[in-house]
Amino acid sequence: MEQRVTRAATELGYEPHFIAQSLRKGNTGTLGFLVADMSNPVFADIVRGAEDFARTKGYAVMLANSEGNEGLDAEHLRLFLRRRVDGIIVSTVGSGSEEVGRELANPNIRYVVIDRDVPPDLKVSGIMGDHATGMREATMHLINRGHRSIALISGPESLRPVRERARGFREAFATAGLKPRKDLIRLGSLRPEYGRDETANLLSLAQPPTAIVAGGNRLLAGVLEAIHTLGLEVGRQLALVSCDDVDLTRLYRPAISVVVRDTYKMGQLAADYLIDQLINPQAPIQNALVPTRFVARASSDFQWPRTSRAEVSRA
Amino acid sequence: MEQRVTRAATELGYEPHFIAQSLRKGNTGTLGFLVADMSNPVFADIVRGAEDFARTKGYAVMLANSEGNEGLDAEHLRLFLRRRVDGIIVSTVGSGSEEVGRELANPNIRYVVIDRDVPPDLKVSGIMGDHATGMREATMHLINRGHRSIALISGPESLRPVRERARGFREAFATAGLKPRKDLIRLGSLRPEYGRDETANLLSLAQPPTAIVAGGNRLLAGVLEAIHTLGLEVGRQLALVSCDDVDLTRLYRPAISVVVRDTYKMGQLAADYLIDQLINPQAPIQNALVPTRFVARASSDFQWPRTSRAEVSRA
DNA sequence: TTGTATGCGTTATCAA
DNA sequence: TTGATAACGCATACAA
Repeated sequence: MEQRVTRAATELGYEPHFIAQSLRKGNTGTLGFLVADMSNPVFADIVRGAEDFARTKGYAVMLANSEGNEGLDAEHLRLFLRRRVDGIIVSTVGSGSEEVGRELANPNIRYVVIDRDVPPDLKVSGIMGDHATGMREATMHLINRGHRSIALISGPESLRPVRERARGFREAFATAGLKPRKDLIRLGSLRPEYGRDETANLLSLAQPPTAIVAGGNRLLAGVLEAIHTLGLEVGRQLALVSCDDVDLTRLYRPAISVVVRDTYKMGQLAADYLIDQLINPQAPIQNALVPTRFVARASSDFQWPRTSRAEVSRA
Repeated sequence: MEQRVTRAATELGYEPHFIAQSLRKGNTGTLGFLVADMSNPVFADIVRGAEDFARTKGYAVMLANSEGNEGLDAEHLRLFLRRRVDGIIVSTVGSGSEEVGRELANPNIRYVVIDRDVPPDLKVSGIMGDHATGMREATMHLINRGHRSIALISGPESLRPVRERARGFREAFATAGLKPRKDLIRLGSLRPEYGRDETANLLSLAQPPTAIVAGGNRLLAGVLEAIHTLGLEVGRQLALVSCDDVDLTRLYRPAISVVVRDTYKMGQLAADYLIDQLINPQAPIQNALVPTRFVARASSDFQWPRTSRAEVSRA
């Protein structure tokens, strides 16, 4: 007798009303993704991974892009709450304002945080990049190639990825029994303009660096801009390393060495952990440390100082 | 007396239940964005524009990424319908399958289509790029610089942007009283691999092109890859023009000439038109033609054939 | 102005 | 197994 109902339903093309279901069941099958900066291909990739995974589990993803404007983060979180998303993936612009921090303590909703510090008492899962390892490899590589004056340009140390990168950088020097030149470490901002200005500044020092590490993929654009303006050639007068592999790093000539990580997978993991929590609320929170790896390319893979002029010919 | 209620509401921190409102009002305040390929920075920008605008109007944006897989388009549309989004911004992978075409005729929901053909009888707004104009300028520029053997690599002509680009390309030749070499026009796919293979093929012709136009920003990666493999130098042995300005085109050396358009604005317009229709259902549909413009850079901005060797020095 | 009842489409509960 | 009923939270229509 229930068969008759089911058959009639399919024949009439009945589809349950998703909103009515949501109201009754108390969940919306929707995740919010608070993204710091969509125009950054790295974030676009993370979003892609999260959306792909969420969709396979029947969840949809709503987006709110803070466009690098830290003040918008908290506002967007509230917006998601109003819309009753089941959980939120958080990739804040800054290190997380007080307001955002308070919200993460909200027990009514589950959060997964990407590459940001979370007070350990909060029941919040995290997807963290192991930036230190890749950066240590990169710095080792530069030291092994003969560099001693290596510059590091990155964002404020309050940001976890920056702090980890700086740690890897310093550890590599320590391992080699060397000390990095403190005047070459510039930790101020991840914006391209900062990369440009600090590069110009560094290269006009009396003792300029022989290698530059851009600790952030957006910074690279500024670093390259400054190098071009000064008429220098990467891979010849200067070694260069960046973070995260994008078209630019692969196709620039000389190709640019990078510390890579699987960003798509980070997005997948974020959605995975979040949905786990939603399906089973008393499941323990999870923390992933996503590996990074250094990929040497022509922008840095040569001995310093350049020995013969012949070797330089193809620049 | 209503003041007492309002005051109590604010004091108790009352917030209306969005889902209950949706059920009652019959709309969700949500737009679906069917995006062909999120890893393409151009689409990421369009999404960003749409989301930004939608948010200012109180709408949220749900994402479904087809990842270049045409079959997923229709499936994702159905998914949006199930979730009762109020309207959908459609940027399909291919020229639009039959299934998608049928769905666009669905009068229960409003659509805005980005850069795809729409049967004129459908009540569907469109945001179209004026690719022909920019491509005409680009081709003129190459002809004026002395090129006669100009290759065009792009996707299938069933795609509106491709067809428009090919039209602009041919019109430039016609205007100059010339004929393009048909064997240099390769309209097959927008994927990087196609760009790579066709570039390799073109450059091994007995009469290779002296300039290549990449009609699609993803193609450029493949084109550059092939050029590098062959050991050629852009801006020296070969002129190069691409479509859509990205980090790579700006920062590659020599900088790469491009046909640009305001992608962020296209996203904004899409959301704008869509929300217009939602607010006022009998408003007429709108069509935007977003201008494109050619930006000459060092990859193509030189006289052909190269006259003196001196001029070449800075490559 | 103020109050009260009904329905949006589900789903869960309880009774038959 | 089957059927009837209430409730999710809001908004609207109508009565007082």
